[in-house]
Amino acid sequence: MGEIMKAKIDDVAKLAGVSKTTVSRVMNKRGYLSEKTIKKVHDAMDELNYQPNVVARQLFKQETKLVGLIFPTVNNPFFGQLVATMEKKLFSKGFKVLLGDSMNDPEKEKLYLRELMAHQVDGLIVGAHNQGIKEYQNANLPIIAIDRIMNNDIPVVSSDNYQGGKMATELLIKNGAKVIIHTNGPKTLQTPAQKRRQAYEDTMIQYGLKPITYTVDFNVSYEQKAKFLKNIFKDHPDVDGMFISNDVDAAQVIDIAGDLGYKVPDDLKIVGYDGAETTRILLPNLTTIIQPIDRMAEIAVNMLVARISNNDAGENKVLPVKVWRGKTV
Amino acid sequence: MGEIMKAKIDDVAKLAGVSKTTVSRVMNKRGYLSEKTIKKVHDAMDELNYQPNVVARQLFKQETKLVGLIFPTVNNPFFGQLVATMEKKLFSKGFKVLLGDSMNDPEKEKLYLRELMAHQVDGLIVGAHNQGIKEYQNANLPIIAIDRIMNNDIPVVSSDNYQGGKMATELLIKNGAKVIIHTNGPKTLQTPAQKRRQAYEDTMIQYGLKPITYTVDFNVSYEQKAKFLKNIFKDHPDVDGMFISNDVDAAQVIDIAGDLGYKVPDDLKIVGYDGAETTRILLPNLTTIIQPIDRMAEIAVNMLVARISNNDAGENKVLPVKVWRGKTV
DNA sequence: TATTTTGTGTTAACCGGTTGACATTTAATT
DNA sequence: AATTAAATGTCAACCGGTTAACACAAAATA
Repeated sequence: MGEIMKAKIDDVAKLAGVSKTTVSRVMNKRGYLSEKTIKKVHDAMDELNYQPNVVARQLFKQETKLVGLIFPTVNNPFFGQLVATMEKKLFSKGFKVLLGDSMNDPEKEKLYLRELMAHQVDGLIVGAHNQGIKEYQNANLPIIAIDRIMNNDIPVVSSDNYQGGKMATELLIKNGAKVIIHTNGPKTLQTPAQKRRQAYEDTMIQYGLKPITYTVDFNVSYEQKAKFLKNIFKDHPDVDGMFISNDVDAAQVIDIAGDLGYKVPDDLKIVGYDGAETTRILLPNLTTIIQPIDRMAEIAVNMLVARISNNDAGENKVLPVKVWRGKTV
Repeated sequence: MGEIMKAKIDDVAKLAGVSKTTVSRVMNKRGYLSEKTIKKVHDAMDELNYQPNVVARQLFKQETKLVGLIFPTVNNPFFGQLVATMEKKLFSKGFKVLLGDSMNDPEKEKLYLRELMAHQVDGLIVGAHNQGIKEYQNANLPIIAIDRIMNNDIPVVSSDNYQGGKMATELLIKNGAKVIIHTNGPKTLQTPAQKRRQAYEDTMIQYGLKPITYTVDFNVSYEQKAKFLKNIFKDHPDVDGMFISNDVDAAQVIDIAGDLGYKVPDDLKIVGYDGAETTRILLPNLTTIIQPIDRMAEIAVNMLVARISNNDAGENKVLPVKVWRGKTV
């Protein structure tokens, strides 16, 4: 019933009949070691079920092999896939993940940043949506941003949002839509996703159509969002095309449009954005712009790891997107 | 250009004109302290942008305020929501999350368990699907399982899978389905989800119908799964009801059934399982059994935190489910 | 005035590994 | 036989906080 004390390096040394230093040498593969000694030590470690206390090592080595991920929430197909892929890749490179879901709350994000730094993470990958957190500036820590502009020191990985916005808009126009509405996140968040808005507006004007953009808050309840989206139809009953800036919203729009009697795609054509795996399985009919989520994740991890090991800055990366031809256009 | 050294407790002490001990006392609110001293110390901390090195504290205190979450993957609406909710709750209780996506690979799960223990996590919440990892036994660590039977020492939080299975099956039967097929995960994984299969088979027999259960591997590609699911229709072209053990698979089945010419729900009625938020937004028409994911997450966290602070064992918890009346039945 | 409470300092041990310096023995090479 | 390389040990400092023990002064209370 008594607490089983975890074995320490001294216990291993004693059982193996060697010194603490030798055990450490075996673990870290340093200096001269005979096969015999290595075996003795490993046997002792097995027998004691020894796990070195990583915390002690972290303190001395001044590195934790931890990476913090700060994202709005993994409860979203896009971020879920992004985080899952990064986690997998980081694990294969020997890093563990400290997860921080900021829920788009700037205070929480700031707190996370501080606390993850206090936990001595070796690096950070950030994809939260908030702006103007000055702590990132003096964070003196390798950071990579995904789909988010932070400051000049921090490399950004994103997909080609302008191209994506253009493709979506042209798809609608070429299929005969005339009254095309676009939804996007708050303009104040100067994320690369805002380029979709720019592309939409440019393309509309280029084709002699009038751009109509609505700003949707990311962080509202399902019901509030439904109310907001319904109002779009009230304002523009003649709408025949919509470019919605993320697939989850697009799904909600399809649902609302159906309730209001629109036939998709006959009366109304809809294009979403993101194209996460799960979305494509759950809603294969949704025409959308696919971001290369896995590639973005891999590149962000590679850049971060490079930044951690050497000091090599790394450039911003913009990846191509493609169209998923569903049945909503 | 020179490396800015992070401030340490000694630097704060020097700047505030107090001793290291006093700074520590301020941080930990121990012993007698005057307002004046507290202010001096805080000012110094602010000026130096001081963040205590959590690793040093962890080593001494023998607690890390870290909790490990081992789940198949956050890239799935059910686990994504579960992890997001737990993370939020844990954060509010002062814990950070170390994320481990095991991808249903027993080796990876074992590795994670070992490494998270080496990282000195204060506790673990496990919802991976693999069985027979003996390391959990001698893990001498507070652990809570979600929807997964591990061993008698480890409390399990789950929803009422038997009730859910019964509700789903009866829903199909009462709406006139006769040839009802059920899919479930491998029988060898002795998870509580297996009770859905039991409930399905019991209910079918009770109504004088023949149960037909297919075992679907969780961990195969989209294409492999499609092939497998198509074969079900080949084996039973007269199928008019399906109880699919998770919503993502159900979505795929709907898609395939549509391609094969079945009209849902007229020719074929389908009930899914899980009812995660995202699924319900993306696919509101899917009739499904809703697990109280957020409650499960909260209860698991509460139980874990209780286990960490005192030694209070905690009972298994089974939560009620409910039906989401979509349009696929 | 005597006593207790409050506020702060100094010192050193401790958490559990890692590492450099140096010594010693054994094995391999010249 | 002499020299060099390989294998291991001992010792102590170090990472950056936390804390117990003890000392002492100032403020509050009896």
